[in-house]
Amino acid sequence: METRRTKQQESIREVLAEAGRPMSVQEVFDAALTSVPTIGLSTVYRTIRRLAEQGEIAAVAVPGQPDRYELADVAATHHHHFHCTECDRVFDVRGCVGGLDRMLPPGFKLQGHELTLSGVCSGCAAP
Amino acid sequence: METRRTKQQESIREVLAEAGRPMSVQEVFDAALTSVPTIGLSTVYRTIRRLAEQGEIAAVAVPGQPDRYELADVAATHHHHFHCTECDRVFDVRGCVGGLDRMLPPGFKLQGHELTLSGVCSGCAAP
DNA sequence: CCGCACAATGACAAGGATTCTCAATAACGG
DNA sequence: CCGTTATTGAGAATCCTTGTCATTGTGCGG
Repeated sequence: METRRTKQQESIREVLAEAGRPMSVQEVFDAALTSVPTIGLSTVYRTIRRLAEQGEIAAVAVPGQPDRYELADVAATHHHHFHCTECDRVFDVRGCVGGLDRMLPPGFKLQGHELTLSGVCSGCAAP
Repeated sequence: METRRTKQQESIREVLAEAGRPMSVQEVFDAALTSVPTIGLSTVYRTIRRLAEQGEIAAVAVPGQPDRYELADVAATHHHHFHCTECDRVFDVRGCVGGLDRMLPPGFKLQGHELTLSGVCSGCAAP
């Protein structure tokens, strides 16, 4: 026995899968409550941490705010993020930039990159 | 009277200016202690927050870690960051990428962007 | 289908980071 | 040099996250 399947964990993955955007632990917790009303915040933290360690989900950082998380298969489909400074939500944006290696000083090894655009989302821009 | 100049605040700016890379509050605090041994952690938090609000310094986020800060004039000279996964330090890298607007869905307004490369720095790569 | 071993949960305590509170200090115009 | 009051430093308070532990429930073996 190594890993047991529970409704809580399923719920958390479902939430992340359906959201389609990086969510904070609190957001996941709130959403998970609707399908598993007894779920505890600890469980959400625990599960998200484990998923992150196992590489199933990826963390997205925004200054001054707790990290957000999104499914790794989404993360694997290379993309980046847009942080709306109005509603504070984070969106995924497709596409990528190249030639990043050229920016590095000699001796540095590039393993990955994270690009976060910021501005106002369509919802907030056109009320 | 609106703003008074104190050794504490000077010290904090000095630290940030001399570091040349984004520093955490704790790092700034430790460094400031050498020039102002009586400085309090509260003061560092307060000052950094104020500087950030005034736009004099910019916050840099790294997943799972407290924010780092760097002088805005450095930030203004457009550049990005490199996070070493070995020593956890963050470095500035010059250069930038263009054509970011093309990545946005219609209706989104781009105001800024933050690119964080990750990998191993020259120090950690060649021991 | 039943029962057991133990992974997983949930409630709460504990820890770390950041902000708040407030009396004491010190900058600076008069 | 004085008084006003912005700023400080120490500690309490708060928020976010992780740890603890008795209880629950999954999944295998019988």
